[in-house]
Amino acid sequence: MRSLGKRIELLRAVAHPVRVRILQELCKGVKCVADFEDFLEISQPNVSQHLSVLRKEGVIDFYVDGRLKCYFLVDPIIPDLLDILQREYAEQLPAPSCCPVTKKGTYPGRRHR
Amino acid sequence: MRSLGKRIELLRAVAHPVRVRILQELCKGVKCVADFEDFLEISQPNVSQHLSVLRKEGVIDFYVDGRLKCYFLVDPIIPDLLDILQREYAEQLPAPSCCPVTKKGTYPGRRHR
DNA sequence: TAAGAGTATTCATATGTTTGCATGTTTGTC
DNA sequence: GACAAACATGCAAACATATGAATACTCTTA
Repeated sequence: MRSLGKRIELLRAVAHPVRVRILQELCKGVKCVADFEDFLEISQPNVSQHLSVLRKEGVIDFYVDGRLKCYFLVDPIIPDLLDILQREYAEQLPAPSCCPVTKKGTYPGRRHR
Repeated sequence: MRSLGKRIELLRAVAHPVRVRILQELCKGVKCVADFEDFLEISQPNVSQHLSVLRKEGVIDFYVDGRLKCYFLVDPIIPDLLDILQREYAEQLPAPSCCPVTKKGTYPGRRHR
């Protein structure tokens, strides 16, 4: 499997609004470049550049049919990642227990600030 | 809940090796700044800067005890995210079904390239 | 109140990212 | 073979991020 370092690089590649949109669409099925141009309001070269970023990271790959390139998902982490991005979460985690301990000492659970 | 855009910003904040390490430690419990210095091989100001990035994104918060600041996790998405980063995955997703369709046309399932 | 521990901020610099624009490549059609 | 469609690449400008170094802040203790 990928190392943690590689996974973090993948995270950086995904963490862009346009690329998340691209991946959301690819979760539904195969798409060619012109298909992306329809719903992303950016230029064709820009679409290509974002696809290139995802390709280099091994997130997506493509078939060739004539002059079309048909992109599809390759990395199985992507559906899980997109799922998390859209999942409902509680506002906050429960506060830490009343007397947390670190190397430097023991602390009251109260919020001072 | 957070908007998708905010979630993507959060993703960018998390997608750094040092900050992932910080969050992994915070999953185990409360830590003060000097605790991080011990296992991250970077300077104290640099630790503070990374903590600052996570704070501004609402990922973490802190208690104050005297001159110590005791950091803890706030955003419930973090444990799930870290879990995914370390989960085992198959090498690749199954190839797309034999005749995918896009707006521009229908394609053979064969790989040309 | 002076000193020191623990942490944050500011600044300068180096490096990386994003985008638009122009151009290049490949494939299919006439 | 000329031309057009579909897509990629190269380059430069604008902008963002990462890091080290210096400094400032805040709280505690003597």
